[in-house]
Amino acid sequence: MVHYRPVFNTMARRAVPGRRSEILAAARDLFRRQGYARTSMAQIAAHAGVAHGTVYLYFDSKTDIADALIERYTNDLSKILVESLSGSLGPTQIRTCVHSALLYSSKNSDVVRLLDIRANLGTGGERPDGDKKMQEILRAAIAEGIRRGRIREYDPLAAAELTSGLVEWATRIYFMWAKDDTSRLEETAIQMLEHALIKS
Amino acid sequence: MVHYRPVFNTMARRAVPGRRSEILAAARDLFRRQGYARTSMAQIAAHAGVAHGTVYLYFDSKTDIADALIERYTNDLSKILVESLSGSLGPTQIRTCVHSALLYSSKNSDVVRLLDIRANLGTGGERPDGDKKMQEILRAAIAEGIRRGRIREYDPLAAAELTSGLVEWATRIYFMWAKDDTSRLEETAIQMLEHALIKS
Amino acid sequence: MVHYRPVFNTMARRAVPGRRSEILAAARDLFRRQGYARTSMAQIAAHAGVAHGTVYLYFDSKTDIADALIERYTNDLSKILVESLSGSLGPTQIRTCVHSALLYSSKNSDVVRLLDIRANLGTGGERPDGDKKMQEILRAAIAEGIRRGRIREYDPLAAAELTSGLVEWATRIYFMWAKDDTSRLEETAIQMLEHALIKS
Amino acid sequence: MVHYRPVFNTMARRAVPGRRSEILAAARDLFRRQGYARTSMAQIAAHAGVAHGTVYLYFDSKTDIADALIERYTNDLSKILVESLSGSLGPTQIRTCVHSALLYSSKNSDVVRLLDIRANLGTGGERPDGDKKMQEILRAAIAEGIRRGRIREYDPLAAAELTSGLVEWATRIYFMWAKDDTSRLEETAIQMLEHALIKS
DNA sequence: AATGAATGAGAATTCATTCAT
DNA sequence: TATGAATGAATTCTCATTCAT
Repeated sequence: MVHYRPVFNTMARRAVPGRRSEILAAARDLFRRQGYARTSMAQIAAHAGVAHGTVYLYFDSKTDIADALIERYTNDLSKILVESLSGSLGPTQIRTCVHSALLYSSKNSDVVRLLDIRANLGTGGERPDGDKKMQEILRAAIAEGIRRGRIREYDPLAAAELTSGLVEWATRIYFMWAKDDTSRLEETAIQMLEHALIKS
Repeated sequence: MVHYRPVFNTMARRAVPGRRSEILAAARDLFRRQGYARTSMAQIAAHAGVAHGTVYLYFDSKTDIADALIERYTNDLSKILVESLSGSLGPTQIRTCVHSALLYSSKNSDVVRLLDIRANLGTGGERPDGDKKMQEILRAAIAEGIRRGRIREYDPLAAAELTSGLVEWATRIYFMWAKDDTSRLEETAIQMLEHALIKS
Repeated sequence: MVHYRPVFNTMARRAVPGRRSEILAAARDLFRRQGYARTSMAQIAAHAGVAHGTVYLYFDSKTDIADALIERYTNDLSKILVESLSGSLGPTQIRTCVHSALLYSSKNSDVVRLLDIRANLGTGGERPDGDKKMQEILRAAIAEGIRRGRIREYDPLAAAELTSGLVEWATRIYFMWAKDDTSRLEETAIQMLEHALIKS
Repeated sequence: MVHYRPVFNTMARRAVPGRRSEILAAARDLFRRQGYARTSMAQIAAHAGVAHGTVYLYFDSKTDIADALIERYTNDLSKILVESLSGSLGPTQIRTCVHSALLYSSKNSDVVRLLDIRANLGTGGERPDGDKKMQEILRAAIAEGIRRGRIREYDPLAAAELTSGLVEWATRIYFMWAKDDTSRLEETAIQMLEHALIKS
């Protein structure tokens, strides 16, 4: 005896729109909890409620998933920076900028980790597009500030790199080592950056 | 009549004194060129010119090798910091400190990478001893500077974390992304730290 | 218009139903010919005509395979005992019982070996479920026989253990040492048990 | 600076008479506690207080150590049987014999295990010499008993095998499964054997 | 689009044994 | 005799990826 099932039943499941996002979310959750290396594609599939093979319909490989997460992270972060840096770069902007970035980064510290893993996995490690964009926004803001005489006269690119580095580093300290309260670190970061950047 | 015989006559196949270091060097070289994950114990053994099993006479596991490299790196760096921070923390010390650290870090960027990988591998990821030592030295120097009224009044621990973070980040930028010359980044880092830390 | 499609169309590479049994049979054959310790998972896979990894889809480990074989053996044997021991325990039952058990055991002497190996491998060595079941059946039959005054008054559990031991031992003698014909040993075992158990 | 040590110091340790026995004892202790497979030559050497290589001066291989233990065990057991079976085979002799054998076996249950391991390791598994000797003694005693009309008319060899099997099995039950008191099992074994063997 | 059984290269690690000293 | 560093074959098990259905 053979069981039949109407085609439209199967069709009804076609093109689950959020399928890709579901897999991404599942992967991210597992990466955060177990680390990238200790998370298997099988686990990701199970966590997303799909079969092994299905994951490969949406992503080419495991590193591809990591890349997608990184890309989204750096894109979001660059958007936040754009919003925070509207107008010129002054104390208020630094404060808003650091706070927003730290807030977002802290919520995405797991993705930050992936950056390093990615660098160790790939052949050379291309800098993610979103990251480049972010650096460019920051560099432009610093360059503009220097021109207006409000920011100290650094090399804009180097200053942009170091500024974003300081913030990313702060994120790490929270989640990899310290269980301390975050406000003290945030406040210190803000003031250090203010003194480092703003012309007094 | 009493005969004497050298002690080493009764000993077996004398241990090659540098054997451990050789394996460590081989591992490090491969980690740098291929990344930690893509380096197998078999490769390490071959590169060191010994058999697979020999590696396990000197190290318990692959992570044990990474740990040994990390430990040596953080210990060396903390020694450099101690030397650079002799006396009080002023512009000269910051300059020397950043320069030395950046110089050493840049020569050991491969080990810096391992730090992150290590953190992602283990269950919880204990902060390496050498790293803790380094933070403590920096924290003490900053606290002392604050007492003497030469350093801005930050939370000493947070400032120490962020300061070392800035330097480590600078190292990363060089070797993971940028191919730029180092002097510009170094100079920017030094000046940013000066302005951030020194009371004007 | 509604189209129907067979359910198995939506299914993937249908599981070969006998795959698990094939692997089990392959493992058993190799265990018998080479011994458990000298049989590798790679050999089992090759002998079953599957890839290494496939074995692990059906069994968690090598000991798991041994356990599966043991479980099946002890279960079958306990079923045989149940059939042979129907009614009360008299000379006929002993004869049938020993004959059946010896026949089955002699056909499965390779699995009998595994029992001992298993006990030496594990941490403590849990007695297999089927074995416990078997002992219980025998114990109950002996206890019942004692109540009816047909069996000598032994401790039922001890007598059950020793009775089954005698039979298992007989199996071993055949296949591990002797190349003799089986009937003489079987007859001796039957008569010894009769005299040992039945009240005269 | 080179340290010298008098030769006679080294010489004094020469030819430690019990060295072979020490290694054997160490091996046996570890086999009992961890099982044969889980005991390494390195452990045996360490437990005996000698170097790895030294073990190989006294034994050709790991299985050679197992063989030596088995040989000694079966030899001792056959000696015990000889003593117990002096004169004819009657109820007293059976009782003494079972008791002695069970006592000795229970003290050497670890070695009993080795027998099975040995069978699974070797190519075919030659029956140990001591075992053959033991069977021969038992067989002769039974044959003599039959001639004198005191023992039931079994095939002497088969009866010998099964008798010794019953005793060995009893040993196993103690140490592998049951933690019960031993006297009940011993008494049951003695009475079962009496009824099985002695002509009433 | 979806499935999930199958794959098989590759990994880390163990350990009996050898042999230069 | 004794040592113990070195060996390297062998083993178990993992998991990203494929593909027939």
